[in-house]
Amino acid sequence: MTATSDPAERLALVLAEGGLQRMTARVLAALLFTEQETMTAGEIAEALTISSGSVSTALKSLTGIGLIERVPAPGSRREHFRIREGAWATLMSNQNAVVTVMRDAAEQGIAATGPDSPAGRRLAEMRDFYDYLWREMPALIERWRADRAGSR
Amino acid sequence: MTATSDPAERLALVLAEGGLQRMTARVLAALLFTEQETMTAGEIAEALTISSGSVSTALKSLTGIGLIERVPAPGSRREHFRIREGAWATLMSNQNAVVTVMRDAAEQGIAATGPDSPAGRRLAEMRDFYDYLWREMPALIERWRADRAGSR
DNA sequence: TTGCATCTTCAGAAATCTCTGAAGGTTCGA
DNA sequence: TCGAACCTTCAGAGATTTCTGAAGATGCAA
Repeated sequence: MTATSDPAERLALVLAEGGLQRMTARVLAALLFTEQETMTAGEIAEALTISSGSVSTALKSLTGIGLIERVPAPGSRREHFRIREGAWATLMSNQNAVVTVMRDAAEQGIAATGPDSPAGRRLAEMRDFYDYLWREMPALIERWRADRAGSR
Repeated sequence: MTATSDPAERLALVLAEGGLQRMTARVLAALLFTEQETMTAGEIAEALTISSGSVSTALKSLTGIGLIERVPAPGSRREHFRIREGAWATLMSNQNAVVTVMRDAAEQGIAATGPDSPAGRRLAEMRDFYDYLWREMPALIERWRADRAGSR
């Protein structure tokens, strides 16, 4: 286990634990910690010493999730990328997809076992909890967005 | 990709995506969907057709996280297990550890880059968001616990 | 204390995932 | 239209993770 002292690499490690591919996490961290406004794929590959293929895959993935965006770069043939405004809220919202899946899984389980069996009761507790989150989480994030927009 | 129609297996898949080991997820799902009040390690191994070693590891892990508990079993030599009350809230709370780490990572990044650089500004947005979650999430879960306790 | 049923640990086999590198595509300027 | 710079895709090597099975530990009954 390489003990990384570089803050960017350390963050990448955490993001990787959280489910991102390792290289994808490193690319995101690089974009977060760079002193430039944007980076090109080539710059990222060089900075991290990884193959252009890996960078390409990572950028595709991050763009898909909505964490970064392609920036039109006048006068250059290269694609420029940067982290999007509100990326972290987006990341959180995506993770909330899990909440939906959990709730639905519980619901289907209840449908399959009936509500009055031991399994049904356990599943109902699960369903109620995720249903609660499903109702409350969007509001929580919305409040963040509103607060931030207001105070800027 | 095996298309599982069994609700338990499908849930296990989701839990696995969420970071649990595959066998650990399957064991949790088995305990959730069983019609018995509790299950022994042997029963789980048989139900899932996996080695006793895997079951043992999974149970150890789930117990450690606080999702299941060992139930004293009078008149039996075997250990009995069941899902704990409030397991889902516990799972959620654990995942919030990530929030702390993210906030701290951002904080350290700012300390390293200074707050007035492009990187510093990006990191500040990140820090503010996770700090917000760090303040709000525990309250959200606490409210759930209170509501549930009240309505029962 | 002995024997039995059960659980735990762990080394290594097997499955899985990840990254690279090279070939091919795309876009832009001239 | 051509060439150069850059990006994307993908097969396969290599690294990593995961599961099993067997040996050993544990706890209970008699």
